[in-house]
Amino acid sequence: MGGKVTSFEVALKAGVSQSAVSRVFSGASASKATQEKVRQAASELGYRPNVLARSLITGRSKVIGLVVAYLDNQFYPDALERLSRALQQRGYHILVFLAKGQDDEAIEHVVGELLDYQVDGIIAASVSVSNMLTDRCDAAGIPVVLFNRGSDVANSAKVTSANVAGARKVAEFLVAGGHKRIAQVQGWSGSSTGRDRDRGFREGLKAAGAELWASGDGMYTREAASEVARSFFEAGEGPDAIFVGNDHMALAVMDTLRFDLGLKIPEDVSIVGYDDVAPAAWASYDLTTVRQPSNRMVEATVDMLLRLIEDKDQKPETIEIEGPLILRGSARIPEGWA
Amino acid sequence: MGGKVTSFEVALKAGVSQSAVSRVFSGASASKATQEKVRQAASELGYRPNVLARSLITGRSKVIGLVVAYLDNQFYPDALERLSRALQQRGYHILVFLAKGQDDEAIEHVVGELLDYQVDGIIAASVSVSNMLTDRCDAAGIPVVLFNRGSDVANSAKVTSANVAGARKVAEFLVAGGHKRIAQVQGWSGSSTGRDRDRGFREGLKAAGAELWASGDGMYTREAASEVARSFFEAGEGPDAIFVGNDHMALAVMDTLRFDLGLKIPEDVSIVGYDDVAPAAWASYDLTTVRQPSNRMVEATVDMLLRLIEDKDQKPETIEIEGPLILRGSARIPEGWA
DNA sequence: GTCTGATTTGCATACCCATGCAAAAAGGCA
DNA sequence: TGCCTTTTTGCATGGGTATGCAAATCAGAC
Repeated sequence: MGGKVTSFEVALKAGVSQSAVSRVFSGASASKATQEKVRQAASELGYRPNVLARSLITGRSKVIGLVVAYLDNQFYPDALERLSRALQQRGYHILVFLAKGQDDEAIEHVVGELLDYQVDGIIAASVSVSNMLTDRCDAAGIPVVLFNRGSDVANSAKVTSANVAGARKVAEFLVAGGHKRIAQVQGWSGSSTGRDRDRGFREGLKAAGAELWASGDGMYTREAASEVARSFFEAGEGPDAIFVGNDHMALAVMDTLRFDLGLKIPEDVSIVGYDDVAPAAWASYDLTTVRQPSNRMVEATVDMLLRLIEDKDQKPETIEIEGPLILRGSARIPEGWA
Repeated sequence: MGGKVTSFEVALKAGVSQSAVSRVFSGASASKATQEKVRQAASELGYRPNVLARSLITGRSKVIGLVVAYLDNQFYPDALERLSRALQQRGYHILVFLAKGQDDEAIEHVVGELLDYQVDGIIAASVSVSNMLTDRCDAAGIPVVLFNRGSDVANSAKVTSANVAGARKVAEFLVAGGHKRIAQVQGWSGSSTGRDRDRGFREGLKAAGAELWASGDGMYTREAASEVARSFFEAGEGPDAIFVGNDHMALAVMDTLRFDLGLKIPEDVSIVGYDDVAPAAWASYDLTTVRQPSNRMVEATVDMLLRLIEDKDQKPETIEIEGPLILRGSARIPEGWA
C-alpha cells in the first residue's frame, strides 16, 4: 500500500463505476446500497479522496492564504489560532505566508505565490496591502480580507476594531483621571491602525480640552517604543500618562519605566495600551487597555471571507468592532469610572 | 480576465507548444529564444503556473503540514515563524492544522485531513503522536518529524533539546546555590518533554545528594501551574526554589508567588524555567532558564524533513540539541557560576 | 404487466500541467 | 557539403477526480 489508492480502485472493488465513488465522497446523490458498498471498499483499501485533484476540477482548493509579517505580538498568534479553528470547522485550512517585511515589494512577492497555490481567499494580517495588489487578486477572482488593518483602497473588505473610538475613549479616560502631561507612543505611522489610534487619541484630547504633551512612533517594536518612552524623560519633568499604540509595546514601555527609570506605575505615570493581549492581564503588568475582541473580529473575518468566496455578488464591506476599555491597575482610575 | 490563464493560451500566443511553456516554467531545458518568447507572452497574459495541477503530476505539493495544539505558549509562534521562513526559503509552505486536543483521537482526525491534502511532510509540534499515526503516514510515504516532543515510536524522526541534560543542569545549579527545599512544577506528564525534564531534574538532584521536596504537574497551563505552586505554600514553610517545566508556566508561577503570596524572588524563592521564550528576558521577570535554541532546532527540523522527503532512503533520526542555562535574576546565583 | 416520472448509474470528457518518446533542428568536425 | 552528435521541440498521454448527458433502473399507479 503506497498510499495511492484511487477512486478507480475503490470502484473496482465495490463493483461500481468511478463516478459512483466520486459521488459518494462529494456528497452528490447515490443510492443507499451504493453508498454502503463504496464506503466499505474505501475503508478496506484506506481510500481518501485526493484534495488536489478535486480542487483542480472544482476550482476550489479549500485553502485560505494567511499573510502575516510577524508573530511576536501575541495578538497575532492568538488570532491565527482562532482563525484556523474557525476555518477548519468550515472545511478550510490556512496556508501561512510570512511576509519578509511590511513594504509593498515584500507583499507583492508573497501575493504571487499565494495565487500560484490557487487559494480560495486571502487574509492579510499585520500587513498593509496596496491597490495594485488587491487589484491583482480581484482580477484573479480571489477575495481578500484585511484583518486589523485598514487600507486606502476603496473597494476592499476589512475587519478592524473601532480604533478611532477606542483611542478617543482612552483620551477621555486619561483626562478625567486628572493627568496634565499626556504623551503617546504611537503605533507605526505606516499602518492605518497606528494612524487611526493616533487620530482618535488626538481628537479625544482636543475634545476634552487637553493637548498632547509629546508623541513618538514606536514602530510596533519593543525597542523603538522603549526608546521613545525614555526620550520623554530625558529633559527634566516627564509625562504623567502615556498612551501606547498597542500592548506589545506597552509592556516594553512599562518595563523601561520601572526598571530603567525607576518610576512607579501608576503613581508616577499612568500607562494605557491597546489590544488586551494575554500578558496584559498578568499580575506583573495589570495593564489598562482597550480590548480588541479578537473572537468577534475573527468571526466577522471568516464570515465575510466565506461569503465573498461563495457568493460572487457579495460586496466587500468594512466592519468595525467596538471594544471596551478594560480598567486595570496601570493607570489611575477617575472617580466614577470604576 | 478571470485569472484563469493556462499554459495552453500562453503557448498559443507565443507560437510554441504547451510543452514548451511547461518546460520554461519548470526549469527544464529550452532554448534562449523559446524562453524569451514564452516569458514575454506569459507576462503579457499574467500567466502563472497552477501549483495544484503541477502537484497532481509530480506528486509533490510543496506543502508541509504543521500540527500544533495551541499557540499561547510563545515558544510555538516563534517556532512557527522560523519554520515558515526556513521552509519558504526552500520553496515550501506551511499548512496549519490545529489539533483540538492532545489526545490521540483529536490527532487522528487531523492526520486524516493532512493526508487528504497530499502534504509532502508533517511537522508535529506540541503534540504527541502515537505509533498508529506515524504508521499511517509511513504507509502513505509521508515523513513526519516531531518537534519538541519525543515519542515511544522507535523509527520516528524527532528534534528536541537535550531535556534530560538541561534539567539536570538546573538541579546542579539550584543545589549549588544552597537551596534546601527544592520543588518542581513539572511539564505535563503526558508529554515526553515533561517527563524527560522531570527525570533529568530528579537525577540531577540525586547526583548532587539532594532530594525533591515537592512536585506537581503543571499541565502546561498557567492556571494549573499556579495552583500547584500555591499548594506548595499551603502548609507552613514552603520551598526555597522551584523548577518549572517551561517558561510559559514559570511566568505564571512568578506572578502567583509575588502578587498572590507576597513572596520575593529570588530572596524567598528561586525560580528557574525552561525554553527562554521572549518574555523570560523582560525586566519584570528576568527569568533564569534553560534556553531551547529554537533557531537551531528549526534548522535541524527543516533539514531532516526535507532530506526525508527528497531521499527515500534517508533514515529518520533523533536529534538532541544542547542549550545553555541562561543566568538571570530570578534565582540565586552560586559562587563561581557567573 | 404496462406506462410515467423520478432516481441512480456509467460513459466520456475536462481540469492544467509534466514528461517519455520520436521527430526536427542545431551544432561540430572533417 | 555531408554525416554524426547534441539539443530542442511537439505530440500524446497521464495524474485523480467531478460532472453533463444519456441510458438504465426503480417506485408507483393503473
